[in-house]
Amino acid sequence: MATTGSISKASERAYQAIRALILSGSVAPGSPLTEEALADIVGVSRTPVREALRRLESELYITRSGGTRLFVANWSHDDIAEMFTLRAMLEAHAAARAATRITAAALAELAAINARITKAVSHGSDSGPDIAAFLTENRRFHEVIIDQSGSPRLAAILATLVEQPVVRRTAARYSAQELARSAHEHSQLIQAFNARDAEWARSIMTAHIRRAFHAFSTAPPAK
Amino acid sequence: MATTGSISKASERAYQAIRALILSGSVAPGSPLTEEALADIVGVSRTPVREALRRLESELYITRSGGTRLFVANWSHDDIAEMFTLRAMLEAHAAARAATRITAAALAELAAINARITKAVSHGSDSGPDIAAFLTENRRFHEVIIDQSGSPRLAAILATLVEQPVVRRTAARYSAQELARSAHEHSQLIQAFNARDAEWARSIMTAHIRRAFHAFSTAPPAK
DNA sequence: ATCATCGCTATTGTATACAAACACCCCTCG
DNA sequence: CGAGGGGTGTTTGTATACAATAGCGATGAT
Repeated sequence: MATTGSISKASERAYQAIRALILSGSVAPGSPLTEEALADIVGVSRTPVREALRRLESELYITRSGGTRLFVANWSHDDIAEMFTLRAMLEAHAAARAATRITAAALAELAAINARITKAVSHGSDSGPDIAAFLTENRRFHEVIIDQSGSPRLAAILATLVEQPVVRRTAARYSAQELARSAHEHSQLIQAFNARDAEWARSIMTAHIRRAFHAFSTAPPAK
Repeated sequence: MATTGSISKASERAYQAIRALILSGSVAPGSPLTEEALADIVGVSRTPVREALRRLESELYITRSGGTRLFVANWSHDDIAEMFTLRAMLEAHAAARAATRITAAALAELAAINARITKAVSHGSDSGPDIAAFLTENRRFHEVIIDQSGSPRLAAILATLVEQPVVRRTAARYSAQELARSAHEHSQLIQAFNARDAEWARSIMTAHIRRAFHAFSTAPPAK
């Protein structure tokens, strides 16, 4: 899982660290950020911090006031709703593209992943669904589809739209039935891919993500 | 008082300059880029060049090979087709959102802009349509709509998708009739906004951009 | 008392120096 | 003759020093 290519690099560490600070709520929305303070926290110099900040700014995690001062962005419920809407639109498009391009190997991988998801969410003898496993495999499932869509641009846009903390909060709110339904929707996607039916795949993916949005909306605030 | 904008900033100049080099074809797709050479060309140090390159990389103008070396990305016709498809989807969404949010002032501005567009493309006594004016006003027209959609995230994504060189090439290929049809489509959009009809606006915008794509596709290669 | 103006300070923007990593090439050895 | 290994030079990554600038407060005038 080479999700983070260069984790040893200071600029990448800075990006991850600052992003984590914001998403965890450790720094309140609206509070000012200074490059030097962040550099101290992360333990690197201002140079990699600046690169991380530019990236976070382009992803709307932080905003500039007056052209210079940096502040933690304040994501409203409407902002998150818009992210879900865009994600639904774009990831459904990715699914439609993937339907006509997917390789046999990728199809097999999707099936294998979803088998693991099904296993993770079916309460066996133990204490209940394995949310951690669900999140890992679910993420991989969606990654494979985006990859198979063959559009690096789409992948780049979606990367800024799919926030794992949001996904986690959504999954944590899912009931066992809802988790199972997620797995079922995945299997329907696989059927659509098998049939090479782009519009079928698009519809399933749209529904899949919009349902996630509504589960998220009923979840309590993060903090 | 009057902010000079970020144009005077070295990092912004570097971004514009390098982007222009790539879009104009001055540096061939696939050719390697070194930070120092670019710094010399732009006339700034490597630091702002690096910031510009990070941004250009996130916008897929350049790619990294082996994690470090930089190359000019090679946009195929398929890549551009995909950009048009995504742009159509997202800008149509922007139009739909704008339909229910647009202010009276913005509506009036759209009407004024489109009046100027109509004037620019109607061949009066002079030598023909004023393409430069068309491009300026057309750009502004679309900017107002994206702005009125009230989604900074959508605006940020679209900014990376709407390439003025591509638009210019498209417009240069338009016949006088097609330019007039563009203005007519704009006026239909204004009608949809007046009616606060989101789906009408979405449809018009989709058609507007897809037609532009097909005009672009029949245009000769850039160089 | 309120407002404008001036100057200081905190913070960002840029350049440069240095360190590390990678690629390439040559040389040696099997 | 081919393959592997190290050396070398180029390129990127990071830190630090310095310059510029925006914000903020003090100070004084009206």
